[in-house]
Amino acid sequence: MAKSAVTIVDIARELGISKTTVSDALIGSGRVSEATRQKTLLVAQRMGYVSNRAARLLRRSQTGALGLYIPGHVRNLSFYMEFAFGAADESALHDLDLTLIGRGVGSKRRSGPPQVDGLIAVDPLDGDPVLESLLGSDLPVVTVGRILDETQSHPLAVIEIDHYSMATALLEALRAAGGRRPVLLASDEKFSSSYTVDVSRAYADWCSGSGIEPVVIPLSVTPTDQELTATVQRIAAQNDVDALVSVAQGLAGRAAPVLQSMGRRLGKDFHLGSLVGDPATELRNPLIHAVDLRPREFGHEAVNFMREIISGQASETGRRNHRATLTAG
Amino acid sequence: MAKSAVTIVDIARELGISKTTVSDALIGSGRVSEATRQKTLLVAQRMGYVSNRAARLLRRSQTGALGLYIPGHVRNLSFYMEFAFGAADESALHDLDLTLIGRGVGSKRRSGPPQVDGLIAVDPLDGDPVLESLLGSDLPVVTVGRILDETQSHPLAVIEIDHYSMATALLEALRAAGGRRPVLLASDEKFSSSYTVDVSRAYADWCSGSGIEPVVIPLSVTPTDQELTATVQRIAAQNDVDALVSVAQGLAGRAAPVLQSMGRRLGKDFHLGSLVGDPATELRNPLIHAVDLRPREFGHEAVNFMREIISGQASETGRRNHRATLTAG
DNA sequence: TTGAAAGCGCTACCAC
DNA sequence: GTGGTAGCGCTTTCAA
Repeated sequence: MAKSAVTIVDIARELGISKTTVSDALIGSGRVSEATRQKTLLVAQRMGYVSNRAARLLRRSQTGALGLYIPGHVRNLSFYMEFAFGAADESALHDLDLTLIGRGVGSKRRSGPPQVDGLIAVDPLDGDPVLESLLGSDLPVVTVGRILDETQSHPLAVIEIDHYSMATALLEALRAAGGRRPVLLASDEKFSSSYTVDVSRAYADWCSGSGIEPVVIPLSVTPTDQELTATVQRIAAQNDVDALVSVAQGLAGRAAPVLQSMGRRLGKDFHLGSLVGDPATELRNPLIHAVDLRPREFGHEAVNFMREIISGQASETGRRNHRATLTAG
Repeated sequence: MAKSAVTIVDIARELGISKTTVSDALIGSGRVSEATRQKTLLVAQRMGYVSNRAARLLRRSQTGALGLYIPGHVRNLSFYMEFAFGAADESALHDLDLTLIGRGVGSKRRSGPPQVDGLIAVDPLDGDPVLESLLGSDLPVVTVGRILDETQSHPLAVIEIDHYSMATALLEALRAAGGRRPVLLASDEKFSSSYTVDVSRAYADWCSGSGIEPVVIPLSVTPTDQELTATVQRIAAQNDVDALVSVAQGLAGRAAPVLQSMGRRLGKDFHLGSLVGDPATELRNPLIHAVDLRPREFGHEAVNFMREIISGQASETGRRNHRATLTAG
């Protein structure tokens, strides 16, 4: 608890100057002479001075924290975890705290919106009560992916990946490898975000552009092995199907052994694509074409976008893109 | 940006009383009459009052936030994600923020330890620089799992699962199902926590108590499919082996199709156990015996333990257990 | 049972 | 180029 008891007043006394000057020297406002500035910094360091965050924030009326909201249903997908810690790291780098917002926020006991300077909401889903309660505050918000609800009135900034292009590129890569008849393993209706909309559209457009009949198979984002196996077997049983593209993270990787046990040779007569490459099972598997969303960097960028919004450098309703990559496959 | 501009002064003016009284009423110090207290609470709520965290901190040297640290190498295991959000929910319930601590904390730019009232460190690993820097502050710390380093001098509270008993129970369950010769799929040395130590010991003891030769195969916690497949095939090729117990989350689930492709019939002539049941692939698979760590509830309990420590109800060096369960298998 | 006032450490706004 | 002073919103004495 013992905060470093040394304050700017102590430094001022030590140097025989005023605390105002010390403050200016420390901040680097350029008001003080370089000589006193250096002297002050030296003494500050020697005395082990650490700026009291609470006091600074109280003065500046900021909280020094960003809020991160991740919807519940998808939390065991590592993308979100990676994103979260990317965001935490970048926040820490800029002396911001990153506050995890659980579903408790919408509840009764909570005394109001979380104490943050801005909110980052990942994969915002229409009708999510926590999200709505968050949007009710007048904090700046960056959503990672778009909110689909047109009637949404809160000003929002959006950072997203061009999933349409990535999905198209993935389908092209699969075709180049020999996969001419890909089936889309889509998410079920419970998880309908701008991401799923974009990749579905990309798939539909690509199919129609290629004169191919689209086949979309819905599946839970976190299916049991039984569900997944049954679905994959059903798909692969169709003789003309020679490729499978998964919308949800990790399902291509889990489908691989199922297909192999059916005698399919991956990379030869059957091709797998993952639109959200799982780090361990898909991105590092040369037999799977996967999109690397670079979630950690994504987290960095979301935080920096928010920082720019807070500081007024970026618009509260700005749009920004994050670049994903395609593994060699 | 517009913080809820309403302060205790506003409330005081509204009610025609002093801000001291408002403060006392809100805090519930028992100094004011119940009548004014109720009135004050009502008005505060109506005006949308939210206590300013910075001001409170400046005055009381408390932050109203807890810090959560999760080491980097294991973050794509859903256990940690579930734990984190369990902690976030429980924190929110008690009007605390939960701050994610990234590796940025140990870095130079950061102006000191994170602004929290206490730290929860999950699976603390010896020699982790971030952890060390965290322990350097004199905040109360709850570790989830023990720190193995004996020389650690910082007073620590520990909450953990009795992994020894759970592992033993799992081995017994496998034996009851017919698995008499289990191999332990252990983590490699990079991930050596009290958890891995405990389950290794349980395995060794169980084997020696059963007159069975222990076989421990090290593997990365997040192996590629190739690594996992090769390892599992090598293990299963030994004719006397009829069971596999995985130390890392999800590996039993991923091993299942490998074994099936080798002709093993799960639950009949081969048995799988997971010491950290993965929600989607293992806990819901009746062919796999799995330990459910109940990570969400674990997060709740860690937070509540910390709350008790902060409030002085629990010792700073206390020990506490969290109950895990075994799936039917 | 309530109020007045001090002051946490800092930065912004004045003066000099 | 530097210093004095006010005050951010809150809790905590000390008085009434």
